[in-house]
Amino acid sequence: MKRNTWQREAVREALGGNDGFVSAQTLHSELRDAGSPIGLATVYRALADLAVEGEADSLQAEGESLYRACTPGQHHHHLICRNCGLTVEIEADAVEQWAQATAAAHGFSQATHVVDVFGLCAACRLAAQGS
Amino acid sequence: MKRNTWQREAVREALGGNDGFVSAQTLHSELRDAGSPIGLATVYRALADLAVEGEADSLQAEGESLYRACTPGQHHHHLICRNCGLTVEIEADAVEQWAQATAAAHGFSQATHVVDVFGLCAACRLAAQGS
DNA sequence: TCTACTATCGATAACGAATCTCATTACCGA
DNA sequence: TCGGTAATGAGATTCGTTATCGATAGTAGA
Ligand SMILES: [Mn+2]
Ligand SMILES: [Mn+2]
Ligand SMILES: [Zn+2]
Ligand SMILES: [Zn+2]
Repeated sequence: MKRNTWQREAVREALGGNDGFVSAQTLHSELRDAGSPIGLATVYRALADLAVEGEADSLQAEGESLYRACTPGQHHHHLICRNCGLTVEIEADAVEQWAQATAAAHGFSQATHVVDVFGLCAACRLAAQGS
Repeated sequence: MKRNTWQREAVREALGGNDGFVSAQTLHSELRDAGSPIGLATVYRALADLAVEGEADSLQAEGESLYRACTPGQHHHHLICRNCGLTVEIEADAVEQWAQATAAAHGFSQATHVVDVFGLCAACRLAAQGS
């Protein structure tokens, strides 16, 4: 049976406290700095579980997995600032349909897709100009 | 200055000999098995160079970088069979424009995107059914 | 409430992809 | 041909992630 532990809840809350995507190691550091004695392996396990349960989204960036608490149940993608990590959830039925149609057109079934948009947010663009 | 070595050419050819995406380690094994004494670090460096020069495309899958010799100069995406690796190059101006427009609509500049479609190719679907 | 079972935890070892080091090699312009 | 130096490669190293396994604690049932 699935047990409820303060560790899982701590990870869930810490994840919700971040606006953008964060790594397991970063989250572990934050929790430790806040006084929690949680272990690193537990953070990795909790994040993997949250992702499976659909409570968190994940993406690969520069060789590491990043996680973010996202709108549950709702399939969506992300617009991410590559400088500060600011993340905007985006929906696009047109892209969803395009992906399915393209797969079907080539005889592929059980299609899934990875769609992420990276850029420099307005604040970071201004900051870069100013310097 | 950029020098031409048999190692770079060997990597380029080995990459072209594969239909789908392959990892640096796999490519290195293939080269070694074929009798080449090429070093692993050299394969990594050659693939990175090919990607920068636009002669190869890369994507992240299960924690490792995969490479594939692709149509040069032409920006495109991929439809990949998650079972056999069969890859189809796909173009979609609609998706390109959607990505740019979405980024701009949220004040993001210098937008880039990651778009990959995974599925089961017709051959693999039939093979799975038959068993 | 008290037990017993066992899911979960966590310190640490292990793993693996990728990069770095640096002595050696060999490409190529002069 | 020759010299400068880009490139190579064996091995060490980095670093994110997973596996190990004894200890801990959540929870169903008595
Ligand atoms: Mn989608
Ligand atoms: Mn594109
Ligand atoms: Zn930003
Ligand atoms: Zn296939």
